[in-house]
Amino acid sequence: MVTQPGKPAPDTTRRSERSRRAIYEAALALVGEVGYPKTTVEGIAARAGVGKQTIYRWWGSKADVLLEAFLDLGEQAAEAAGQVPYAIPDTGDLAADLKAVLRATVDELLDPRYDAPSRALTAEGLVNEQLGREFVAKLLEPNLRLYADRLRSAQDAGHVRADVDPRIALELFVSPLAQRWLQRTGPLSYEYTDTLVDYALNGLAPR
Amino acid sequence: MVTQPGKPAPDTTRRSERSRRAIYEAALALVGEVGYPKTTVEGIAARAGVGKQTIYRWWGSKADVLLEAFLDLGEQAAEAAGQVPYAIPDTGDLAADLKAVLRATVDELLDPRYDAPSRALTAEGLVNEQLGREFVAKLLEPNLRLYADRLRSAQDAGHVRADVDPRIALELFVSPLAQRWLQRTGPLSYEYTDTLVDYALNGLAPR
Amino acid sequence: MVTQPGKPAPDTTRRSERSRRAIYEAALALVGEVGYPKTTVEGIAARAGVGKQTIYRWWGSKADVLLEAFLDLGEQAAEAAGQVPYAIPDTGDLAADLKAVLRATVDELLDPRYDAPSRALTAEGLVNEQLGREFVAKLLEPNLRLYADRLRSAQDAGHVRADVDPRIALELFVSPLAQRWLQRTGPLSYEYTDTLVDYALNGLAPR
Amino acid sequence: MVTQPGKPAPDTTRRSERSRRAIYEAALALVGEVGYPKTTVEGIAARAGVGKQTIYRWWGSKADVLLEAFLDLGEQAAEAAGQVPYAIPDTGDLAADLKAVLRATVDELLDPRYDAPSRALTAEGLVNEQLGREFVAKLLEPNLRLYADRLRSAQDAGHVRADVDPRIALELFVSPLAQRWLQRTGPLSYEYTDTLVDYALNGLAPR
DNA sequence: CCATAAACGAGACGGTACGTCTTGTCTTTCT
DNA sequence: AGAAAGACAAGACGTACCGTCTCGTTTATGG
Repeated sequence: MVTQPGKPAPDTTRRSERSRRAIYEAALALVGEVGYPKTTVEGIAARAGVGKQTIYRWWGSKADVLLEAFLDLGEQAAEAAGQVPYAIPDTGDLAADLKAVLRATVDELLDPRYDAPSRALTAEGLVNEQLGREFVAKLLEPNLRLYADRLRSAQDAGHVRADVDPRIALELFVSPLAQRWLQRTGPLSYEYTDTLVDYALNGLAPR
Repeated sequence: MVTQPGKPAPDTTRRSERSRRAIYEAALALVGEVGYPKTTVEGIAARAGVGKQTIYRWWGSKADVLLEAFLDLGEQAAEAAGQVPYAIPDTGDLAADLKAVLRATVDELLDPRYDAPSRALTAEGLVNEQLGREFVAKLLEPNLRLYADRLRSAQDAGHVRADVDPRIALELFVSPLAQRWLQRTGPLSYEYTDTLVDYALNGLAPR
Repeated sequence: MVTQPGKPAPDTTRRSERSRRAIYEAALALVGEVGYPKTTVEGIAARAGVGKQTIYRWWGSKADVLLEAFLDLGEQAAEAAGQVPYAIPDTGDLAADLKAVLRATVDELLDPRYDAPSRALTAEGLVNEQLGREFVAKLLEPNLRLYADRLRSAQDAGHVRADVDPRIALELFVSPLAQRWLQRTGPLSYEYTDTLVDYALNGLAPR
Repeated sequence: MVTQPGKPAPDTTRRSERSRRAIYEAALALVGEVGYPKTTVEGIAARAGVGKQTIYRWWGSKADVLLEAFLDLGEQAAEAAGQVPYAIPDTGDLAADLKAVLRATVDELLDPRYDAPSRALTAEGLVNEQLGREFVAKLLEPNLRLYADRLRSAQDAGHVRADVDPRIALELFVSPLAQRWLQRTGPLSYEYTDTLVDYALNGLAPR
């Protein structure tokens, strides 16, 4: 985050926590109710009982607001579950561990509470490079790292070929799921993600 | 496309071909020059030397215009290359064939002429279900079918396990490339796509 | 009125008469009801059932709108009274004629229908030179000319000294009335205006 | 001035003299530089190096501030000239005395240091009755009283008809000058004010 | 001589209005 | 009847100020 030259940089210590929370809730609620394109800064301000300037003072656009709101939602959910330092379980059975995590991901993607905002943020990020990079860095990347870590651990145990790049390998099951979800190219199911893991680990060619 | 009840349905036979072409070109040019969000119906009309009503008469939104413009662009490119009934080459070497096609895809994705509009349409489609389905059906689906066909042919030749579902299998290399491109999660290169094909065909687990 | 360079100059022939009338009425009503400072462009638009842009397309500010609305009001009143080419009556008795006109003026100044907008326009004109000059040229000046004409006619009849400048002379009774009205420095009454005429014609010094 | 019930009434003895002076200067400077409408409370506070609340604590509006600032300016000028208990000179020649005073008034009205703020206050007073009355009572009225006094003295000396009301008589030359200045209906000059005095004293009718 | 309470600077806040921009509809005129 | 042109009602944009409300920080007695 870089300080802009023209703006006098508001005083963070005097910021209204109450307003911030209200804005987060309003933004998430509106995106869920009327969709991202019909969600307006004006609407968020009105619903949060806040002046528009309070939004523009702290964020640059409705996309920025939604990104922070969604990050906050994730943090709160994680805190509630007491799993802040998170990692993919390592039972020694790579396939089982991955299937379990992907099944949980399917559940999340089907939850409208997460679907609407993250779909909106992904869409915005495709077209707005700055926001896209922030979205990837703050939301996507930390998640992908978990998969890479698990794969490296599997390599150490000899369950994955040593010459495989974990950062590419993880895409074999993560990206298909993401694309199906985002572009609705097929149904999301446990069976589907299980299959992805099997194909990815064992390959398509006959053994 | 379904005829709306309230609208008197304009007479297609009297439609101005010249206007349609000008609108396509203006839409693609603007998306490339100023980006999708700053591309407006008004801007397209002005640039095409066309009345706004002419756009609203034939399309429902700027996304619709862009979708048709982009489809038209693809058709024109295909016609120019004389490859209208297209299929993935089948040399008998599945890995080589897939790598070649994916390399060509990388070239296309890096071409700003294609990048800007298809990125914009994808983004719009994530959030606008109706357009998303149309985008998938008219642009994505036909392409994916080519991969499925090639995989089925490989199955017949015994190069791919018979129990593999080609519709899922193709996602192992297509989706990662799509996600890297759309979300900028990593660089696009021939080396990368070659690796994807190798991983997908041979699997991650040691043989 | 000079055409601005940056603005594309809207097409007057396609202008909506209905909107113009509605805007005039809304502007005059609001100034009368809530006062000039609380009259807003947005309020005028809402009351007139008109988009804000329709106001900004044809006028530069709320003062411009009110000036035209008030001019229109005057024209309509004049037309209704069938006195379009107006002049101060000339019965041969200068004092009587002036007193009659000033009494009518008093009535008008006490009519809230005229008081609110003309007071507002005068105030705006004091501080905004461009509007002030327009206000004077279109509203004040034509009226003052009538007094000058009547005084010149009186000079011809020998009822006013020949060396008197009518343009200055008329100020002796017009300006005091205007100032009393605008600045509330004293009550407006027929007696007062009669006195003004007497003093002005006969002078303060003993004869 | 009546104490408002809801407000805790700040302690005048602890008031910052330095801030008050800075506010006066900032207000007058801004009105002169950018005009009254573009002068804002925020701008005054910023220029004076003062918190906004310090202004709202002691004044009710920017008009109030400007009124006091202008009164203070007048007092300071008067003190500097050592003429605090002021009166119009009485040389025995009424016409000469009035002409001298009006010539001095012309000089003042043409001084931008006075023109901008008093024009602004007059304008505000036209539309804001409360401020208008204060403006008249504190600035205009004391001045008019001086003319009335001089006229009464002239009546005693037999230079003005005994049946003339001085409060009305003075308007014959004061109001025209005020109106020419405020509404720019004609040029201000010594010749003009001399003429006004002559006309007012001797009348327009032939003797 | 310090305690304390008010005024102070700073500026965030909930609001309102600004003047601009774009949307999608409607109307006029030309072809 | 379609098309170019563009006015229109609607409403969101991002900015500027309003007047109120905290925040520490002077500052100025008065106990």
